[in-house]
Amino acid sequence: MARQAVADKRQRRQRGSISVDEIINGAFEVANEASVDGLSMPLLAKHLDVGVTSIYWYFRKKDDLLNAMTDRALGQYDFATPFVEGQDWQESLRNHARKMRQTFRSNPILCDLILIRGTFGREATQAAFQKLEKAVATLVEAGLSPEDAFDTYASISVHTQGAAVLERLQDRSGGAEPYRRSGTSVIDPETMPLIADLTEKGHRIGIADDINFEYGLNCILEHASRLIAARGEAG
Amino acid sequence: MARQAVADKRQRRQRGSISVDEIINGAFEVANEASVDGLSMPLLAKHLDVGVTSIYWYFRKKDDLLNAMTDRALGQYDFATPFVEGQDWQESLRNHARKMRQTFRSNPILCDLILIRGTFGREATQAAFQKLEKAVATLVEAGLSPEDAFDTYASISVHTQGAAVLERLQDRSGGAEPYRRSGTSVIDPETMPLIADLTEKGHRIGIADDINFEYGLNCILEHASRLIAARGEAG
DNA sequence: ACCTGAACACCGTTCAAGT
DNA sequence: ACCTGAACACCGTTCAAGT
Repeated sequence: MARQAVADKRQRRQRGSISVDEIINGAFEVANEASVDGLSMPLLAKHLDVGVTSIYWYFRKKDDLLNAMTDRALGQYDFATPFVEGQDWQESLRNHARKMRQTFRSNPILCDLILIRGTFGREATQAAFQKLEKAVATLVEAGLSPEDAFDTYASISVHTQGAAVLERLQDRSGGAEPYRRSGTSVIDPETMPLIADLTEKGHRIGIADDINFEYGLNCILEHASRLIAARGEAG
Repeated sequence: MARQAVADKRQRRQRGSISVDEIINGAFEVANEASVDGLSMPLLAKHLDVGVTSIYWYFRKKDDLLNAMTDRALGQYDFATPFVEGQDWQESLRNHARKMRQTFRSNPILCDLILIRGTFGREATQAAFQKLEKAVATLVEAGLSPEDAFDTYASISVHTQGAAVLERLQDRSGGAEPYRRSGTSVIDPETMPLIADLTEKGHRIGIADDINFEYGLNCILEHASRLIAARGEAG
């Protein structure tokens, strides 16, 4: 009697029927459905209709696969966020920062791979340097010293990344579990008159949101424009 | 013949010999050695000299245990970072922000539990509200409107948290693997004259460090002081 | 009421094969 | 050269006990 139980076993794949690109593509597909954390080798293998161990011929460790994904993600990110010069340096920088944030927001996987998993150890992309050079040039032309220009761009960059990361982490855990303390949260108007009023108006504490992002961005840009003004007076 | 193989088996613990506090203490000890990610139930059980499943009597899920740890971490954090009023509101806020950052830096577990794992879903602590109230009061007294005072403090809070998280994520992956591209990192002085010069002087791009933290903090405080000045003129 | 091992379904990774 | 299942050591969690 033939065993039907074996019927659903996958057929053996041909030699060369798996490619690095195919694996990475599949990995992004799985990550899109299950998030980067949910991406596992068995899950990916099932998605690709491949033996789990076959993946290990192309990527010796899962970490190698994630590195390859991160490289591709960085490419996407760089492509999506060029630095566009304009007549108004403030608006150029502002739009640039907004675009960066928006890219991370609309694509959490980029955020997880690039920011949270951390490209920090490795060198910055060539594309990142080009953006930096362009932005610094714009600021220098506007009247900043190269050093101040660099610090300004670095500050915008970190501000944007920080906002993106915090927001992503909020989403991650916020979606999972509301978890409210019973009553403890109530603000006593007697002892805390100021914030009792403000929180009723909808203000939120310690939350990275649009308002907060724009506010910080404004502060940085304003600081830069003051530096320019001060230089103009001195020169 | 008695079996010696069984000799190293743990003795059964007495009833009531395990307590919630003991478990949480042990969990922090393990986390201190192996990081929060490295904290596993079997590892914790071994550390406590307890059967793995015993822990599940006190915490139905690992997540519950992590929540308990986070609560304690929040207590520590709140205790370590009170808002101290002073005659100079700028220095008060600056010191407050520095203290918050320093607390996270010197205690990565706090960072992992509070910021990265995310207390975001739940309500803010009572202590957090008290700090907020005090800070807002200080700023209002300095001449800000309650709304501006709130935005300023929120901005400082998010700036500090963002800096702490990014720095922590840097450390996490940076320590694991240096990973440098061969040559690709070199900046061509021909096409990128500005940053070629600056990076040689030790500037670093996209890195959350002391300089960047202080710079952003300055921008926020400067913005606040301008708001105060503008109000003073108008009033 | 509290503590426990066996057992299950998952995971990353290695090894010794198969073709 | 490429694909594979069996196997190992880990993990979180459940269950049916033991005391």
